[in-house]
Amino acid sequence: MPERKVIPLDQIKVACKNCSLATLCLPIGLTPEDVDRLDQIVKRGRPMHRGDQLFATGDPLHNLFVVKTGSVKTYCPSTDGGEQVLGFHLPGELIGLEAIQDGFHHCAAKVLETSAICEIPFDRLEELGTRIPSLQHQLLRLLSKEIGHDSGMLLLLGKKSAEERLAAFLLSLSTRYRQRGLSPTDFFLSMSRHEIGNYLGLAVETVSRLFTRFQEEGLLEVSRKHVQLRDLDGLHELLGEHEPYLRQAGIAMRS
Amino acid sequence: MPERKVIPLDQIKVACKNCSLATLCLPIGLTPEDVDRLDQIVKRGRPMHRGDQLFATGDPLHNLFVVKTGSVKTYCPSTDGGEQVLGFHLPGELIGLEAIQDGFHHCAAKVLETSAICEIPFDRLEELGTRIPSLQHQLLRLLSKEIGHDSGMLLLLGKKSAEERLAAFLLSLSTRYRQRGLSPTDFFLSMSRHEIGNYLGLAVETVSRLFTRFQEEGLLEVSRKHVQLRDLDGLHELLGEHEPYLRQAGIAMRS
DNA sequence: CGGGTTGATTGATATGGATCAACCATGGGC
DNA sequence: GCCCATGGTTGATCCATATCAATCAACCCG
Repeated sequence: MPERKVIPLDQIKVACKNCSLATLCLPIGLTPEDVDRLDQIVKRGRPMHRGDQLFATGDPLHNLFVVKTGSVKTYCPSTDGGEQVLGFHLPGELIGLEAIQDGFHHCAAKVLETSAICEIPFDRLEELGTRIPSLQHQLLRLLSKEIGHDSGMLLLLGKKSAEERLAAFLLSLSTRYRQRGLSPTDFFLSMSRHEIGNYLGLAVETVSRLFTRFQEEGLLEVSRKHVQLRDLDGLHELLGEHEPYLRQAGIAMRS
Repeated sequence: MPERKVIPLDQIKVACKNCSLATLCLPIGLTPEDVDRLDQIVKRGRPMHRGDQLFATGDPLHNLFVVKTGSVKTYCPSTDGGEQVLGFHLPGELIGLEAIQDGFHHCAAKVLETSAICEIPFDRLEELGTRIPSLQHQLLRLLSKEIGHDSGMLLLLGKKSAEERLAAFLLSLSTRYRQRGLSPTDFFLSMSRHEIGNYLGLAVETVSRLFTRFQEEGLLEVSRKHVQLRDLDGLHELLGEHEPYLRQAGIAMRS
């Protein structure tokens, strides 16, 4: 059983050019000089704790955020006090893109566990983009990826059963952990059952029952937040055997 | 009862600078000179008919598409022959943005009725964007808007009842028709009940029953494809009284 | 015009997952 | 180390919506 990660302080302030996330984040495809220029506008590694808010609905867009360590959820609060969880974000993922359309955030973002977050002033990023075409291109790609991901979620919520949704969710986490050099089969969930259910359009109780059922079927072992996937192929088969779109959209393999 | 629109031929080939959609489409915020430059790369007004495909899943990204007249649906085909409808696109809306992430289309697009479609070679658009910052900005905004719209759909599919979904759908059409100078209360649906149900994650029969129920309640009158909304406020109330996110995300008011 | 195909409506029944209700485990605070 | 708060699990019941089945209306084509 892996220890829960303790964030080494000396990794928090690392520059983009030395950051292990460079291949997942904005710097992809940039020359070292361009990464240096990006580095100068990035505000790095503010450490935050469970429940801290990155931004709220209606806030003006100042910064985009990148998870450096830890995890973040985005959600849209509803008038009745409820909310819809829109996504869970792992290291290297860019948050706040929905605000570009009109300069205001349309959802909120909260830190799920102790996390380090980079902030990028959007106006400076955009201005830098006009001078570095490959940065602009990368930004467009990241927005587009988000659209593809959302489309996969629409398919999931529109057409898939509870069991398919949970399987897709777990496989998505698995793939994203693998990409980050972490175990794709053994990890801790930083979000509650309630948040998982909310994200997947299911009741908490359904999520809980599915976890126990998956365990009985030998697909995984679960103990509170600790999950060990025992049969990745079996989980994949639950998704209607190679649903091509979910793969491409990155639900099962957020690429 | 309005006549079904017949497309006047002389409007098909109109340049961006004279196009009635300029305020909804890419040219927003561009100087007249920049619109001229954009004009030079746009391939205009290819007329297409119901069922014609703009692109299929897996096609390489060559062009982005803009609906000039008519309407288009995007959807992702599923292995089992089924599909998930991702969106219905009215004049001025840009299609194909999900393909920017890796240069391949992850969904397919089909024309719903006789339509005129503009095509924009993406590589030339992007290259033009590096020289016209306001064009680049507008492109980012359009991508971001798509993300916001998708988030609204996730809320709709994740949390809302069948009746709320259909009301939101109708109000979204209403608002978008209004923005285009058409009647927000009297229009033809270019998509079938089956496609509406698919889009909203509902069975055809449920959609049909809801239409009749809404009619009985005096919210609208419907006869096949022809819809007349009689009580916009009543429909809005169905959406849990001013759900702020749905409004901002543009489900009920795609802005 | 008439037969056949497709899409829409309506009714009867089935069911997946929500909801309601206990109960249990964990962990944090005093 | 105990107590309470919170989150998770499990069971019983209910309901919204799917599914199955039949009929109906429109439209196309010969």
